[in-house]
Amino acid sequence: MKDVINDLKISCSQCSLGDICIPRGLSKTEVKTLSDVVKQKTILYQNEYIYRQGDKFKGIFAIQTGMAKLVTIDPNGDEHILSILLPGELLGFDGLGDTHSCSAIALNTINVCELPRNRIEQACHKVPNLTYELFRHSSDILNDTQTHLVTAKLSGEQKIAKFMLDLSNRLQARGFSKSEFRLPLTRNEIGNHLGLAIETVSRLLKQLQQKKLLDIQLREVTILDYDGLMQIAHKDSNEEV
Amino acid sequence: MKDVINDLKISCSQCSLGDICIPRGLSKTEVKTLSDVVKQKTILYQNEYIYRQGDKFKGIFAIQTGMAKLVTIDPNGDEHILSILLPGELLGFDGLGDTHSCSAIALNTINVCELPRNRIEQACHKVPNLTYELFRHSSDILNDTQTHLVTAKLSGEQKIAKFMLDLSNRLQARGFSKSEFRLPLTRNEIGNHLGLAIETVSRLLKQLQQKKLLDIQLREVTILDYDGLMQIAHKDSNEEV
DNA sequence: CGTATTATTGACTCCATTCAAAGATAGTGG
DNA sequence: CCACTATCTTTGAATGGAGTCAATAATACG
Repeated sequence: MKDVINDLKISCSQCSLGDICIPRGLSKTEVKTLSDVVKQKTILYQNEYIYRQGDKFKGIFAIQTGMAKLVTIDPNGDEHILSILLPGELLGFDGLGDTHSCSAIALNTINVCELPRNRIEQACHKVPNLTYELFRHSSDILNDTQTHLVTAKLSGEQKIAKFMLDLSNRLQARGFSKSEFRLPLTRNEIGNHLGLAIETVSRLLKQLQQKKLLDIQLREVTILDYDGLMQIAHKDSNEEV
Repeated sequence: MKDVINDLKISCSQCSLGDICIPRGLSKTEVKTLSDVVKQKTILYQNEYIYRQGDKFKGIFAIQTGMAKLVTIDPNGDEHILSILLPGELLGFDGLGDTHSCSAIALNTINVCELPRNRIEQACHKVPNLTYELFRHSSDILNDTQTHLVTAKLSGEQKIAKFMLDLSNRLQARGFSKSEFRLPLTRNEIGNHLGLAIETVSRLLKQLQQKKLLDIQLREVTILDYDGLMQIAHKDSNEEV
């Protein structure tokens, strides 16, 4: 039975996330070489850790199915959700310094692929372009984090609108519906991620719903008006309507 | 004359920032090899650009003397100061994806060293550890950005206190006084960086001054009470005094 | 010396938080 | 299958921190 499961595992070559995930930018031959080094598909259930803050660098991971969150605990002991990870997205770069500066936690049942620490050098040697691609991914993550930093200055309504549009876009890029999806987070987690109180999140969602920009029943989101949401997300506070 | 100036340029081997800058983690031999590849000391004056948002990736730079800021312009056309760079700090990783996602601008007269794009591969080949060290630097920068994200949720007073302590610590690590330094930013820039209105910055600085935690005359800062500042920076808003 | 930039201060407003309570949902065991 | 509980969400009212507007003051610069 175990063999059957192993056989069912999808190698990088067969994976549909090729143009997003680690294989991005690599030739077919290179991806095949990569497949032998990448540890395929570890299954993890909700609230299980991919790695923990303080762990020695474990390696670079990729979400294959499901979603995860990156969480850091500050010196006060407060948790902060730094990012949400969708299929094809890489994580682990926070640990390259030596130890992981945040924890990666499954938001639902997920499959993760792993490029373990002790095989990275070997992999980069066998696939020279991989080094460059890893730098690119690392740079992309840095840029996303900087974008989040800019978002942190916006009004609550803008934060929520941007968050929803961002999720929608990223889901679409992965072949999911861009207009209907299930939020992987509680109101509390959304608030934590965006720097808002849970009550504010609830009120703002209601407000967007009343404006007919989106519909949300518990965690089921339907985007109704992209232009409307983008207008809110990008409206300059100094600019009159 | 030009030769004299060239001779005065400090190679990585001689530079005092060795344990902070690119040479960090490399052996003496490796640093020597590196010196031949790194372009030494370009001088730039206040408000001059090291690279611009939108530029094709130019390379990895290091501040040798002076300070710089990383600035991005959002879709609304608003500027955001993402970080302040001190001597020995690296920049340019935001461009590894392909084009630079932000601009790097001199805050005063600076000297920058450059590892140009087209020499990085060669350098990493000659000095294999360099690849790993660049990943580490990239990871450090990511972690700093994530820390800034956490800071963005704090109160104004906490932001200012953290900002001052952070500057103080980083200056000390580079051999400068940790208690007295000249702010490289206007109140406006501080506010922009921390997500506060200029008036709020002014008021909060006055407040910290009245509490005798620091003294500030225009741009000249004297830290008076580290413990006091740390207490403010780390005080949990849910925790009673 | 005069102008432009930068910084301070006060008064007022408003967005988001906090506190408090009730309502809805999902999961558990009898 | 229903009752029970824990968790999550919504809603209201009151408060407060930071923003905005407006004016003055201080500093730097040519």
